[in-house]
Amino acid sequence: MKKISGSTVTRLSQYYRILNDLIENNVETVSSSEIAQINSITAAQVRKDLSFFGSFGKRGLGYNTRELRNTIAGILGLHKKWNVALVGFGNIGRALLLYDEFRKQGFLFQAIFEVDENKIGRRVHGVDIVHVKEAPQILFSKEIEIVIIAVPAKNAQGIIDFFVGLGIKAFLNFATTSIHVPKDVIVKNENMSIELEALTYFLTNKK
Amino acid sequence: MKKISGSTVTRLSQYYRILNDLIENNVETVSSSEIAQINSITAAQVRKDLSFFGSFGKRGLGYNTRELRNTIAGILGLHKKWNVALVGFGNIGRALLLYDEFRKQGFLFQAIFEVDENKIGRRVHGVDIVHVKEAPQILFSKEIEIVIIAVPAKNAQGIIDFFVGLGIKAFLNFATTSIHVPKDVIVKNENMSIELEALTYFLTNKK
DNA sequence: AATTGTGAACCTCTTCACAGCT
DNA sequence: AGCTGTGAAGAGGTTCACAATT
Repeated sequence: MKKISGSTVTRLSQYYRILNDLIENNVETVSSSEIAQINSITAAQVRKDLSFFGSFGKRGLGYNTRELRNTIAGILGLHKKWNVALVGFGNIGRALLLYDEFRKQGFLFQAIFEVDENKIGRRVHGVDIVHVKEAPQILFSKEIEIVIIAVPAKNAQGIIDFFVGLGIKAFLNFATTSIHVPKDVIVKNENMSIELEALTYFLTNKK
Repeated sequence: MKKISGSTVTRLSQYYRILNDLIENNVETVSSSEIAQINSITAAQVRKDLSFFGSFGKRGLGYNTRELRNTIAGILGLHKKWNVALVGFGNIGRALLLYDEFRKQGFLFQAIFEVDENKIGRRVHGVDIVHVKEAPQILFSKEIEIVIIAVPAKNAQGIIDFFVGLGIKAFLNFATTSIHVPKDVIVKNENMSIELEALTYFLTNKK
């Protein structure tokens, strides 16, 4: 398959959400320019993004919302449930566990890993908090493919190395630090203070 | 000033963190290639990013860590404290209030806005939860310039419109929905499920 | 000898514009 | 007539490569 840019993948997620909204409102057909307008991008961008994967529209008519939604779900891998583990049950970890959007999109928290003995053994929202050293067995038995990192920055690289060693290929990282992984592993950084700093840059330099 | 890309601003934030680490470890000088290596980018990228703002290095020697850190702080506007308001005190809002990184970078939560009468009137970590309708006075008296949106997706556009009407120009938005604002307003989206979907795309389509 | 700062080359992503379908 | 799908053009971002400087 041709190399698809990260921006295209991000936009597919956005189209997917827009299509879900339209379907909920019983809209059956949508044009690239309507999707574009909702997203504040160009219609050509929408069509180009979709064209990497096939031809899903009807000329003169547009796209069937339900068909296109299902097609995008297939591309993004959202037609199945994904088993996820959380590492670190602090402020951020707790919020992520309770975050509705994840559940709604079919992400299932199957384990919470910690090292704090005060937290280990508790069961929160149906998920057991266990020691990180149990990861080898649990990742396997629960078929976990995605690990969310919500530990202090100084521990993040070590934790990720450990899980890479156990065969995990995909991480969502909330620690604000540079992470190095092998080429076949993907880390998506969720970097909240860096985004805030983009705002302070804007406020400081505007006009 | 020449137009600076968002990626450059993001990288400046990363350089800023790296420089802080180096300073903490008493490193006094650093080269573009050392910064680059930590960041997994090229040395030319580091130099080009900095060159948009001036010449801060010494040929043959590199950059003085403390000077460069302070220069970048100035560019990003991190030489001052920023007053921030949080809208929505649910899971995500609570986690953000407690998030250490924000405090460390000089972001001060000055108000929490809610509409839930059960939450209004409480004081959490030194910050009062008040009704959104009090925003006009509080934004002014507390000199708030940045608003963090942690409300349900369906309310996000309305809330943002309200705060734009009150003169706020910068938002960090945790609601997963398309937001439209005037050209002189910036919204940074912190979109956690979209990042997770980039992982499922990767896992689904790799190899 | 080492490393910066930068024009030019290169590459990638976005937009244009229109032929081709429905 | 209307809208898609896409090659080509355009814009923007990254890397190269080397003169300039310490």
